[in-house]
Amino acid sequence: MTEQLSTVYDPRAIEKQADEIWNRGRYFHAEPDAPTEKGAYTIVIPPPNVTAPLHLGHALNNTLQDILIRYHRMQGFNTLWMPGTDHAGIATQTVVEKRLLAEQGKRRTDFKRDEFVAHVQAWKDEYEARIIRQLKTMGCSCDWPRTRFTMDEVCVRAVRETFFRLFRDGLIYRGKRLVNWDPATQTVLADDEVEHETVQGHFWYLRYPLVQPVDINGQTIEHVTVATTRPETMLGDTAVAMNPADPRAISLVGKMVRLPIVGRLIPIIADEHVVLPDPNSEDEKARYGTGFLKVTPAHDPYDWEIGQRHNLPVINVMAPDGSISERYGWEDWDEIANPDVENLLGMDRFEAREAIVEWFRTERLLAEIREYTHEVGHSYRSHVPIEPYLSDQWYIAVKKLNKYLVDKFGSGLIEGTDVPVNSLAGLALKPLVDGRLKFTPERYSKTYQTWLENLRDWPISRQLWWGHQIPIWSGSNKPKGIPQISWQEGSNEKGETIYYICVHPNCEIIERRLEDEGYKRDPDVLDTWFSSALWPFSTLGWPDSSELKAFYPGDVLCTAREIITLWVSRMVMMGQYCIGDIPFRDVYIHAMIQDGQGRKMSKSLGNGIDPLVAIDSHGADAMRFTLAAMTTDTQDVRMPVEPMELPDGRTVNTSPKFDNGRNFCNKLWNASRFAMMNLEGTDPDQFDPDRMKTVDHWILSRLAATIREVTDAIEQYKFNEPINALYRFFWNDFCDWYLEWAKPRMRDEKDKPIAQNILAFVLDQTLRMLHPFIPFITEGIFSKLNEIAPVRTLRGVCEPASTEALIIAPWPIRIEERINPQIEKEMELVQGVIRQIREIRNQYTISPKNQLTASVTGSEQSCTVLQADMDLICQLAGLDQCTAAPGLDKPKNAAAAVVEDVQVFVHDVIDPQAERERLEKRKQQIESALIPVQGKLRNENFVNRAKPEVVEQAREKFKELSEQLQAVETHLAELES
RNA sequence: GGGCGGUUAGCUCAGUUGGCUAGAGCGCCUGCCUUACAAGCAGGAAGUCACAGGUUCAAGUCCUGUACCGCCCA
Repeated sequence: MTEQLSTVYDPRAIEKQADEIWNRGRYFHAEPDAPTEKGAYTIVIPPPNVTAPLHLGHALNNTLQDILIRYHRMQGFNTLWMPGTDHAGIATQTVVEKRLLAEQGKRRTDFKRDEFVAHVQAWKDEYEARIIRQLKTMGCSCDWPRTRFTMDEVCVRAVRETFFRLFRDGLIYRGKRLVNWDPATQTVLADDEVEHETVQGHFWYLRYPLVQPVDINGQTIEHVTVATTRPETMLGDTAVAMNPADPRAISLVGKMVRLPIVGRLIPIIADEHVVLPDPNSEDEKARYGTGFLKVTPAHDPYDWEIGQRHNLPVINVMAPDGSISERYGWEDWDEIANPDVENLLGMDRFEAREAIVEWFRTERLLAEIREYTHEVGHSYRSHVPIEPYLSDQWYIAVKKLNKYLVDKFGSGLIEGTDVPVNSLAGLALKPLVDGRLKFTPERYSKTYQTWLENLRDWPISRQLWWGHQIPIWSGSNKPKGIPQISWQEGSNEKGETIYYICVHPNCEIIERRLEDEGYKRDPDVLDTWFSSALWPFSTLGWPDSSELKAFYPGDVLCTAREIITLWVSRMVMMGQYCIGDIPFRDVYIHAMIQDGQGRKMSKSLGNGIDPLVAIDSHGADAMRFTLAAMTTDTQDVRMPVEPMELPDGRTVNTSPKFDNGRNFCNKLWNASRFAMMNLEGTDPDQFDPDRMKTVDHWILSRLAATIREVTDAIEQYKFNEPINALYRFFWNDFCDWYLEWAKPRMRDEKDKPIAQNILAFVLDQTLRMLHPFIPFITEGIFSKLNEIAPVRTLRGVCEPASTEALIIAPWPIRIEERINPQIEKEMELVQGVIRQIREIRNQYTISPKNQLTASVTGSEQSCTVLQADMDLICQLAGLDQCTAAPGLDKPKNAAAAVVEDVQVFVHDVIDPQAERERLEKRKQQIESALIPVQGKLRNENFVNRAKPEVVEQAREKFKELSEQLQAVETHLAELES
């Protein structure tokens, strides 16, 4: 059967084979009551958006999760990886709207709401299927039958339950506020959905005429000049403010100005928010400012606050689409309507800006225009500038004290902050302060903490059709005798009393009754993050599932840093609020993948890599190997992107970095193939620990050290370290040396059983450690190994349990007692001698087929070691004969080399010229190594103050280098003579 | 404006609490189709650790400052 194995690793075949093994055994599935000594290990997937297929960042994210999951499964935990997807309200609605416009020329409003939602649902079905297929192809060992979607019936129940509780507890309220309004998608955005971008803009200096001129220091003032970056908002100005410390304030505060174009009379008020003008200031606001600030409470958050302080009218002059309109709260419209303003109605805000600036210019009221570079908030979805917009929204009160939380969480402020323990923000912050919640890398805990400390109330309504419709019904009648509801009193835009009623989940009859009585359901939907916040327990069936007991709290959340505030904090908040415990104890933040030039991968740049393409070009294991090997605790990793032609003719983006992974898999494949060619008939009963050779002790020592290193590293969320350790062990120790030395042993009937059993055991243990990183190929090899050498134990050394599949094989146990520094040091000397002989062979271009003769001399101890392992040296250095003994002379015509404390002579190969060059080079190396050591030892302070072992080390080094130098110089001198 | 990263070989990156001649992979050079592997084997060359100070017997590593690149927040 071994002959059937191809000489080159074929990912396709082996991926299929491993998949079959895993599906047959249902190994990904977790039962809540499964017997286990170690308990449960749970990860919930960060649900990918159904907006688009997964990209390479997802591949990294999910590879790391799968490594953790497979490792813990092998460690014997009852392991659950919960899969699913997120409906991604605004993003998905936007892409579907675009598609409908492109394909059918129709807008959202051309459909009925349920028709439109059906279109989004179809999109979701398509992309959810694609995403799940991508994850499966990558090898993610999720419990697939549990797959959830943030809008499926199970998640809906959790959303309704949570909303009801928050509403009942008074933590949800309706408020009129300035919100971050996206005029393109016409929805409100949370603060963290706003991206700040640097924009080249202007300051326009507008003159507002005083109703009556004012005399200041003998000068007659007829205008005040305000500076603004958004002239169009002047239509809604209701005051001009100046700093009370401004010397002109005494004469001007209390006077009125007539607002140009509009004609509205507005007061000059004093407010400390206004920055005093100072042309030499570092502060741009002072440098650019005139000392007069136009105040537009409906269109600027700072102006809103000034308006609140001075009871100014709030005049909204825009429609939700960002055009100028008199119909959305322009309260004095009837009084001031005039043709100049009417011309502006219906204009887009940027069009209106130009028209207004032009009006000021014509009227000679435009004092100046200056260039100004500043940060402007943009929608993270539509990328248009955010408009601060006055609107009624539902909010979650994040810093409000909650009496229901006192019993469980206590009260008072969290030390060093102004965040109450029994507020939602406090629920999220306290576990971090207490050390129950940990970030890796640790620095990200600061991001989390700062955000929570400065958190403002969370606006949760979104003016969308795709999402969880807000479960609130409103009407003007006070609800009477209706069960299963909670209600609040409020008022509408006209100031009439309105009752807001939230209905308990699973009470459709009551919902219908309310509608029959004339109550209207809120058309808006909830912010996507509301349902995502519940993900760690909504997926387990909360509020009424017994599975929570088994799998909540989970263990780790694995995600990217951009989402710490948006999502992580809210999951902790809601987990604490709904269940009373944090959803995970560790948060692992991994790097963001960029292209070779350090740019984000994106569709528009065309520099993205589709994981399925990487799998087509290099194989799933190769992709995973490379991704894990790149994962250190830095915040970005670069992945050069290059087009490549696949066998099927497609030219696609992939990365040459995946070659590393593929090459390793190929090496693993071939080494295993070779091993298995020699493992037929392996009999564990014939293993005798007393007949192990030096190389056996050595490889077991290296294996034991690798088990320790890999296990410790994974426990600390390190991914490149275990990969590197395994790479070094497998390639540089096992393949380069152990396998080579094993070849002749396989022809020795007595020695063969020892070598076979060690070979089988080491391969078995290595496959187990590699499995979390490269699951397909290791599973495939493991199943072949099971056929050829079903029992791979070393009686009296280590006897791991056999299993039908690698995915459930026990993780290698630590065999610390096999770690043998003495043997490792001896083998380093042996390898050093071999390398030196090979170098000489290379230098003299002696064919590998030519057998050479050599001799070695040096310390008694080293010669004993080398003489004992002389067959190893002869085999891999291509010698027919070699002796090691102290006091040997260098034969005539021999090339010489130094290794540690021995000299190696390769007989009858001398070429004086080449030999001189080689020895000169060596001499220089030794001398340059000697300089720092000599410098240290000559320094009294070093000898006196450094740790004794460090000084001792330096002395030994000095001795060895001096002796080497002397030897080399002697050989050089002999060449001259 | 506040905060957090980064700058080490041609490229992508490691480098633990300061302590052997600063490492790996890719690329490069030389020689090999050696019956596991040319996606391989053997060997080699290649670094002013961004810059300037400081602490220390000793700094890629700790401190201060500067420059450039990037991210987050306001």
